[in-house]
Amino acid sequence: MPAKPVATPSFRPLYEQIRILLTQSLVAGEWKPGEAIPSETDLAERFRVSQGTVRKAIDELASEHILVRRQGKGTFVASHSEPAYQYRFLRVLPDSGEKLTPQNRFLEVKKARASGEAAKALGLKAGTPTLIIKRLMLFQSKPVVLDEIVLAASTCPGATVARLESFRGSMYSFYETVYGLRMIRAEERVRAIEADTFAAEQLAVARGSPILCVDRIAYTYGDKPVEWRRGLCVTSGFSYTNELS
Amino acid sequence: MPAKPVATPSFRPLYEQIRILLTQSLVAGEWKPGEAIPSETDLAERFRVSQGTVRKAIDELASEHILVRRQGKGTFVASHSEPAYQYRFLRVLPDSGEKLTPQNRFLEVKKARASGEAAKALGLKAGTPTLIIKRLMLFQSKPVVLDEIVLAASTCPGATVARLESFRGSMYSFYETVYGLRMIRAEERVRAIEADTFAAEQLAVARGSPILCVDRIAYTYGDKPVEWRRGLCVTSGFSYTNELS
DNA sequence: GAGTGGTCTAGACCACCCC
DNA sequence: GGGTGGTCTAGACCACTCT
Repeated sequence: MPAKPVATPSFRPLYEQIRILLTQSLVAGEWKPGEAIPSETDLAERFRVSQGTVRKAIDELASEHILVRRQGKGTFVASHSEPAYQYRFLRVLPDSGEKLTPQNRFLEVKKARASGEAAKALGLKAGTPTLIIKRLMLFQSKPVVLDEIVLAASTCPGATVARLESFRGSMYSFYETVYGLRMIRAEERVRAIEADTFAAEQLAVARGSPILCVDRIAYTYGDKPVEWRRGLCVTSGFSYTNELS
Repeated sequence: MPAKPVATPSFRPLYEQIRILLTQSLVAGEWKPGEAIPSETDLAERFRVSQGTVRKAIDELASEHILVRRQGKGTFVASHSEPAYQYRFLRVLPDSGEKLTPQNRFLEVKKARASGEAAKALGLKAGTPTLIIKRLMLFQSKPVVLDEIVLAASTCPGATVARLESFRGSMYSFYETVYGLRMIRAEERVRAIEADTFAAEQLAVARGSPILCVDRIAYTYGDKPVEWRRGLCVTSGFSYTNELS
């Protein structure tokens, strides 16, 4: 049965509409990270369109790493908890090219009132309760990145050093597993600065040494900013890597 | 007429084969940057496959920014010379968010024998003749990036300061226009370093100031490395920006 | 073998661009 | 109006995974 594009005010292709419906189901938690979504034929039937149209919608979501296709098995909700995607947003890597997985050491978790850059980036009113997490990331016991992570306190209630420390995996895996909050994309700005006393101490470099300052805003569904972080990063033996295309 | 996938030893989808054929035509210069390639129906006829299969092959090349689709007009070979793509690989941008186009000031163009990092990155034997270009990139007359660019001398014969200076546009636009050499993608590694005397002078900062060191390898068709460059970059008012997804 | 995603086709029609 | 890319369908068959 040929489904006509219904009520298209300024023309939205059908597959776009399907993509939006799928996204809504994801936001609503109908399918959770790691789970399979219904088969293409099932979805085609549900939305009363052809399988090819569902396919195109899924193609788009897969290209954004929101869904993952696995031939012969099904289509799954992407997850930061899967080993291959664990540190998908981490751009700081050893120059050697080795695939090392970093260790995390949490220094501090505290509450504070929103202010400054973080609040602005997250669209929070000044004074909103926030959570600030300070963390050291190590590769083979060498400290490489000193992170300050800021979120609205309401986003992640009950986070403590102990809980974070006992969790194995990335922050995004943590948010996902504990709060059902999935990060879709992020923006970064990198600058060169001098290490201050605290950073120098933590990163085991001389005070005043040149280090990278990596500011990041991470977004969940609907381009909603959720996490701001500033990473201070040593670049001897490590560098910030990027693919341009 | 249904075309069967011919002689597929370890199964290559038809559209992959078409993609390879299209790429070969691009490498051979059958269609030049900025030009239109034949219509989908023409190509379908030429390769004796359906239009949908050609379409999928073109989709892939378009997603890699090798081709550009324009509805109602045709499909075109992407070009670094087009305004929108002029500085596609430039990640250093003003914090203000303004869309400024940089000016180039060429300091030196010299010949040298391949050695060190550049030679290794480009896969050149030590001693191969190379060209080294030193350039300052300015935004609104403020010096921001000091580049050292290395290529095999055979790649770009006859390049001089005068010729580069008189050319309006990016290096990649230059290679493309003058030598028919199109850059497809690049890899970058960013580190924080202290400005040496020369860099400090050129970038108008104090000697020893923290600056970014951005190493890049740029590739043409077939992942062939063609250009190595090191950009030393001031990050006051500017930063290296990146999208993660 | 049953179920899933992946490929390919053929044909219809739509949106956009330019003459 | 004629050409181009863009959408959508319906159906056939292939490749992969698991049972």
